[in-house]
This record gives sequence, structure tokens and C-alpha cells, in this order.
Amino acid sequence: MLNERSLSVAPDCNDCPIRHRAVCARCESDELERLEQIKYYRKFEAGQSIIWAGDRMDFVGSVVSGIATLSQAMEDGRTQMVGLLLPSDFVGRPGRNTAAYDVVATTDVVMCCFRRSPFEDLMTRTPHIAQRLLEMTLDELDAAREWMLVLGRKTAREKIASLLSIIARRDATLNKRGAAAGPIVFDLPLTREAMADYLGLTLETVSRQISALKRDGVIQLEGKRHVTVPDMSRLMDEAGDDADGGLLV
Amino acid sequence: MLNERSLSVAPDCNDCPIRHRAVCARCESDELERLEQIKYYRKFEAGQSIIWAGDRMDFVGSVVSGIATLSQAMEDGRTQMVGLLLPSDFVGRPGRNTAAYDVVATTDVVMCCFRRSPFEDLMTRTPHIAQRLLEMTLDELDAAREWMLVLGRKTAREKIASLLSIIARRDATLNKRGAAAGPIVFDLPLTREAMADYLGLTLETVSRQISALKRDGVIQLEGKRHVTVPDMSRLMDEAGDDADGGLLV
DNA sequence: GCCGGGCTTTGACGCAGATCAACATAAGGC
DNA sequence: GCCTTATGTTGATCTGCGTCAAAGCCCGGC
Repeated sequence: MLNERSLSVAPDCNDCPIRHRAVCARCESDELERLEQIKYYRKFEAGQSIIWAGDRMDFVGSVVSGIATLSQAMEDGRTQMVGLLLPSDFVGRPGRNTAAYDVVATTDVVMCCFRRSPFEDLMTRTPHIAQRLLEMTLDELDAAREWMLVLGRKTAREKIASLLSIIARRDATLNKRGAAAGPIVFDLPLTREAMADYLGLTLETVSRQISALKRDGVIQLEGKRHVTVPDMSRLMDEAGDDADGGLLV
Repeated sequence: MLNERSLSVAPDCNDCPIRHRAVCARCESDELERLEQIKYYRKFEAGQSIIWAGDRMDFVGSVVSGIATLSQAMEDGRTQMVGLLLPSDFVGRPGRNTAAYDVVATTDVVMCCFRRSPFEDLMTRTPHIAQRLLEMTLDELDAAREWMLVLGRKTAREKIASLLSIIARRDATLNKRGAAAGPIVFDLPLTREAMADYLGLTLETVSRQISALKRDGVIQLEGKRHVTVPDMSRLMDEAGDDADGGLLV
């Protein structure tokens, strides 16, 4: 049986994150085979809508590369982002056939998809898939609740610092860099408007607060998107989090 | 095999909501039996803390009666509620041994608990339990995301109307009343301060907005807590939701 | 080169909701 | 009865962020 530690020895597992990261890290090889038979890839361009809320949704899948956002809108246009999909994140809900949120590709995106009903069949037959999905969903729930604190109780400056912390952290884990001491460097994958939608702010406020953090030396900016964080603990301080405690995104 | 429709014919299933509402509506009877063997009840008084964030957490369970809240706090005291636990709601996370949030009994509460490790063992052996928990967790995730829109983008008045809608709706389903036309009546289970913590407001603003909704005839108040909603669709209008669309709490 | 359209920054001003403060009401305890 | 404490209401004032507006930057097309 495979487990997360032994993945590197399963050579043909590397082209599809679904298998080893998202869904079935612990599946028997014949289960992997069945997953393999129903999977397919889809590509989306930056800015393209992947799913509209309310649409019929006949697949589930996970992000292979690129970044997508998950958001909901009120009739008058107010928009709140409710999730940020990075590589290995899962989209779709077994047992529901319409999408609850808009999913938009922020950069070029490749997704690994499974038609929903065969996937559901497979899930009922292979307990590990349901357990892995449960684990992932609980992580997402924790992340959502962390965001509720950000949205409900933090100031604009703290919100921006929180977002930067999270992006820095996720970027570090994606690139396999540990919690290296010293400056942290990354590119913002979102426009000011997308950040505003994530944080419940306006794009003007986002811009002003980023300028303020730059002026105060908390971050350095090169161009509009390239960020250097000279002192990560300073940034987390600005975010209002206890130093080690955890943003779980 | 039992299913949700056949529960009423399983006479000894009625004293523990875990079995038929929360965890294992579709379990074989011997699985029910094993759940039965590891379950126990705990009672809490109104105002009492059930769990502190960071505590060791050696059980999972579900609310049998009463109302509890799930919240997180910053060091400076700012508090955000991230969940409202009504009867049949599940608490605890298989696979994690410390609590992530404070859980507080708002009214007197009875919980049905299972020690964590035997519950986890049972879960790996009985796929339906993991699948049922996945379903419940996905519902909670939807509710959390719905709440992110409320926190991030709604005005104080809309926030209050949203909360009242949700309480009215959950109260109706708990009491098996359908979507009866005509006035809806319920008691607020939360103090003004708890509502403020739920909505990311101050208690003064909560009080003022409730007074405003009363002045404008959207609700009627008897005492501080007893609410009558003469026209539910008017209330949902005030909440800024499309009439049928869904607050999923 | 010039032009046009995203994206971003910055300024001026106004308002929704926070803050500070006083008072009202109701429930226990004695 | 009175006093205390928890809870809720209302008013006056302050402020952080939204709104409106103008201009800068950068890239891609022609």
C-alpha cells in the first residue's frame, strides 16, 4: 500500500497531483488504476471563468498548476472571495450537481478532472478516498474560519498583513522551501481588486495599506507585484497573530 | 441496512442523535452497536466553557440539546464567533488532538461524546461514518463561506437581518415546522454581545439596528428576546439575499 | 514612435459604524 | 423592600474606510 512517504518511489504517480496530493495518497494500486481511467485534463487561460455559480457541475477535480479563485457575488455586484485555489487544492462537491460559487482562473490554470458520477462510485467503494477528502475539507473549514476572524475583526492594515503572510507561507511550502530565516521573496498572484475582494475592502484601501507597509519598512516592493519581506515575524506581528499560532490556509 | 427514511422503525435509535442525525444514519446494526459501546453523555451549564482553544481534546461528539458557540479570540480581546452549534451539530476533528477554538455553552447543553481514538478506529472500519462526516463537514464549509460574504460585504443592517433569517430558519427546521406562510415566531438564543461577535459588530450597533428593524416594522419585539417576523420575505430582502437562494447554515 | 486600456497610486471628502458615556430594565440575593 | 449585577438602549462624538475623482505607469497593438 502506498502512503505519503512512499510516493517518490511510485514513478508514474508524478504527473497527476490528484493521486498523491489530493485524493488518494493511500489507495491500493488497482484503485489508482480506476482513478486513472476516469481522469482528464482541462486548461484555462488567465481571466477565464471555470465555473459559474448555479451551473450544472458534472466534474470534480484539483488544480495542477496556476491559481484560481472561488467567490460569491450579491445582485448589486458586491463580491466576496471565499477561497483561493492553489496547486493540489480540490474543487467540487461529491453529491451536489450545481456549483455554489464562481470559480475564475487568475493565472493560466491546468486542472485534473474526474467525471462526477464515476468518481462518486469510486468513493463509495474506496474508503480511503472519502477519508482523504474529509481531511482536506476539514483543513479548508479551518482556513475559512481563520478568514472569518480576519474579515470580522481585523483592521485594513492587519488584513493586508494577514494576506501577505498567508501567500508567503503557501508559496514557501509549494516551493519546498522550509521556514528559512532571512528575507522572504514572492510575487503577488492577485490584482489589488482581487485582494480587496478577498479581504472585504476596496481596491483603493488595499493600495493605500500596501503603500503604508512599504513606507514603514515592513515590506519592500519591486514593481507592483514583487514583494520582499525582510522580517517575517514583524509582518506576522502586523497581522495581529500570535507569532507561531496558525494561519491554516 | 438502515437509511434516513427507515429510522422511525428502529425504536432504540431515538435517544442519541449521533446515530441518526449526525454520524451514522446508514450504518449496519453491528456498527451502531459499537458506536453505542463507546458513547457517553456530558452536561454543561449556560455560560460554561466546554473546551478552550489549545486544550487537549480527547473526544468528539454532537450536541443533543441546547446551544453552544465556537469562537476564536485575538490577544487583545477581539473575538469572532466562527460557528453556532445547534442540536445534531458535530464537534471535534478526527485526527487532531488539540482544540482549535473556544467552545462555550450559551444555554444548558447536553452533548453525546465518543472517546476520540476508538471513534477513529471505528471510522476507518466503517466507510459510511467517514462519508457522513464528509457530508456534514461540506455543509459546514458552505455555511462558513456564506458567512464570509456576510462579514466582508454586508452592512450592519443586512448583517442583523441575515442572522435573524438564519435563526428563524434553523429554529423552524428543528421544530419540524415547514416553511409555513404567516408570521414566524422565535426566541433569540444569543445576547447582543454574542450576536456582535458573530457579525463582526459592536453590541451597541447590534442594539441600534435591531431597534431600527423594529421601528420599520420588519420585526416585532416582545421583551428583549422574543421575536415575531410578520413577513419572512421582507426580512430576507433586508438581508440582501436573493429570495430563495440559500443561507446554508 | 504614438495611442489605448488595464492596473495602480494618491488626494479630498463624507459617512457608517466604533467609541465613550449615561441611563433603563430585569433578575437574584439578602 | 433594597442593593447588586448582567443585559440592553440611546445619545454624542470620533475615525477608519468607502466614495469620487484625477493622474501615473506599463504593456501591447499599430
